[in-house]
Amino acid sequence: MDIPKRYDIRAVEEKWRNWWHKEGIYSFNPKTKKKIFSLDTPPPTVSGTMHIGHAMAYSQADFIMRYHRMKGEEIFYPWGFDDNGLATERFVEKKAGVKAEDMPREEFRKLCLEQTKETEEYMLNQFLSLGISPDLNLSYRTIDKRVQRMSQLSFIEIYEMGREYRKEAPIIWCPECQTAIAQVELKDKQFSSVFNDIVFMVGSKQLIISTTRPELLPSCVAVFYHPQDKRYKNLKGKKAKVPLFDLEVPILEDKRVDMEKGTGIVMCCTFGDQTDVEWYLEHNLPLRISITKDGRMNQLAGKYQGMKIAEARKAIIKDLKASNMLVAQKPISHFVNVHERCGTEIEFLVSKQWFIRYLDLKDKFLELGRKLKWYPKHMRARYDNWVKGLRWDWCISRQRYFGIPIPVWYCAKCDAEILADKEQLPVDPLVDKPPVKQCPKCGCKEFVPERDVLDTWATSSLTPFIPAKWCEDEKFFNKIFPFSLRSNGHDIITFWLFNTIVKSYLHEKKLPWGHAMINGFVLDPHGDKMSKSKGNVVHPDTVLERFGADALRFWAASSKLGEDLPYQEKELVTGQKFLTKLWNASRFAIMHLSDYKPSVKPKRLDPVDKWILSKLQAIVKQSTDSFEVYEFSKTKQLVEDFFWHVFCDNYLEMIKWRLYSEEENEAKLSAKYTLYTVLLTLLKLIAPLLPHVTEEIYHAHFIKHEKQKSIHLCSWPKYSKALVDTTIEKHGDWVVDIIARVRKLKSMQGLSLKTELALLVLEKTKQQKLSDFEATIRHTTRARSIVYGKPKQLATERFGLKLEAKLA
RNA sequence: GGGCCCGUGGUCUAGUGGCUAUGACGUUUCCUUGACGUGGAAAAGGUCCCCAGUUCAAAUCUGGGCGGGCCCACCA
Repeated sequence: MDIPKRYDIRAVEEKWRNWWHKEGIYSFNPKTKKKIFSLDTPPPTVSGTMHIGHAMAYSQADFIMRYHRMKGEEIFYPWGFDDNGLATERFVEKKAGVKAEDMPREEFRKLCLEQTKETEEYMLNQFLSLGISPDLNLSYRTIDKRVQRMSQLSFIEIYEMGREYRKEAPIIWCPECQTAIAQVELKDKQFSSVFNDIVFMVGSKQLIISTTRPELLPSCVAVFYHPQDKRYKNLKGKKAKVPLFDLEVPILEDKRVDMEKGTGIVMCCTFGDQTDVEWYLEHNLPLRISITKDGRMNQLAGKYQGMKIAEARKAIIKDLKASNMLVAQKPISHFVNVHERCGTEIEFLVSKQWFIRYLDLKDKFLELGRKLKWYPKHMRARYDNWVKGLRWDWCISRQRYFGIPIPVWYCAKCDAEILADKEQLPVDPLVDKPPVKQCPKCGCKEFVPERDVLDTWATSSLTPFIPAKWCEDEKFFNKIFPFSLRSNGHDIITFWLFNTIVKSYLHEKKLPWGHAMINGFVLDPHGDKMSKSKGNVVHPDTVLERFGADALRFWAASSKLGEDLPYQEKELVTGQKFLTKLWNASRFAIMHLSDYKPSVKPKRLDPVDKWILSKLQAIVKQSTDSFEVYEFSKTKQLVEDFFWHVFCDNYLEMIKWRLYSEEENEAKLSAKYTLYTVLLTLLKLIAPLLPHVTEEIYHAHFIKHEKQKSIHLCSWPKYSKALVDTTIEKHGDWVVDIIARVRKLKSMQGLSLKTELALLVLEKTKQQKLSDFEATIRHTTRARSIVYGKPKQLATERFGLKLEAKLA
């Protein structure tokens, strides 16, 4: 076959991507008897586009899957999208220019379904353009009817276990998104603010209290000082009068008070922060909520009612000043909890929410964390750290629109919870009827449907259940579950990975996977985090356009698993150069192999061929071992180095004289046999990382002689101890050294490498060991003759070899 | 404040006790060699963050410090 001189990256990559899916190269065979290797990857959130972090993480997981496919295992590699929840709503609102609360619920849900479908098609193409190898027949969306059913079923089962409860409880509330959010959805943001020293009256005495949130004065329920604070000891049991509002609150002790901060005395409001929540619960304080769900002041705030929080703060400060109750203001800069999706400062409210009770299972979760094999190992510490720090049960209800409905109705009279029948799922309580005609508790015939939807994590924590057909096909489920591997970023260990373990434990009493591989972040070239505000975001589409998928994967393979990877364009350039080199070396080989049949084996191998075959074994062994522990970067480095420096720079040069010889003799056959074997082995070793170029080369020649229709279905190279010969390796290395030093000599003199040598003098003592290599040395260095004696020039370097070269 | 990770030529990186510290990119010089000029050959370039200790021997182990990252806690 004619092989084109240039490798057309974009055309070739697209061709194979389509072919692989059309030919079912990635198809899972449910009837398989082979060992199944399965992967649970994060279904990307439908938020518009793939980002560079995705590109790295999904490539890295794909390396592993392709390796296992070549190992001969049956690959179960599903693909999913997470397309419900807040992130999706935000995306749709922005894209369509609407606000969910301004339109009928059904209409908004319909819009979301349409928009996500469209965006998913676009995003799927982006992901596939990385050359990843999922079986698209195993695709799912978290808003699918069958996933809704599964998620609701999970809800009902956990309810039946007695682990779900609905409770009026302080919850973390985002006034912008108007929903309860979880602890994990918070992040820190630095704000400049003001410490206001406000006067509270205790009898006729003034008590100065510092606060950044004077608008919460109407919510003040107590004042605290530290039990060891002598300044305030005398106030114990007394009452303080809150300025502007006609309130008297108790003065209490608590060791959580920081004596150094402000005046060492703090007001407790329901609720300003998490400590307030804890004090409210522990000291049995009254509840005085003055902020509404949309972030405005309510009737408790009196004349400030209706104002937004920021407005109320200003107005109250103004009034405090006017009445001389504000004695000082100090500007400060502090960190505040904000909702990670919108950056809005969160509030604490009390509202009825559904929870999964799991704080009692912390020890069990820690035990499961120890059972899971983590790659890299130290990532478990993050999980442990998180589990140990858990303080709230899992709030799974969200006051949103586009999500999976909570399958519950409430008795209009006694508020009894009526759960949907399992047979009736999926269900939407707003549309569907409850499974009973009257309340089993009070007989009332009216029901109120639950309006809330499930937290998206309550569903995406089921990702190993979804493609494994949990509660749909028991036989299939038992075949697939638990999965072999979960891959995800270190940033989501604490929720996605953790929540999945929670659900898996609750339903199945075991770990959802055997191994977890944890990938790092993509950073900008200086090692800083990428962010829109810094303007240092790199888009994978542009990278793919310019360098192609294999080059991008080459870059993604250069980071050790779990390590952050700076985006360096030069690494993409290096990748492209590697592809070109691979292409050209293969072209050269194929040119010489066109009439060669691998079934014809030479009777005797040339020592140079033995040398490279022996060295290749170490590469095979180490590459295999590295892939087994998810260290694809090691494999990449080994193969890259061997291919370039051992195979191209030296081996090909050393066998040219045999390949070009007119005579079809044993020596030439030995070269061809070895060239075929070594190149095919290297192609296979690098195929998981560079699937396109290796497939193209495989089809250009090797497919004629190999059985498989794709290189990705070929068997992974096996280490052969019989081929290892350390003596030959040592002698071959001498030869390489001799050639290198002759090259250096010529280079230093500014001569072409094809300049002939009149005479090459090698050490007499090495004569016997080098005799088999003599023809190779002579041809490769272009020496007219070799003699053995006592060389005077080019003294000993690395291998204790001495030589002398005389130019012609 | 707690936990974990990291600190190697200009840049990125390999290297968990032992030969002259690996490779890539960049820089300089030379070579149009029959796979490849998107190439080849060669050269220059390193206090292995700092200090102390263990050891015959430390980039590597221990302690302390400095700097960076991520997660958690705090955030009146």
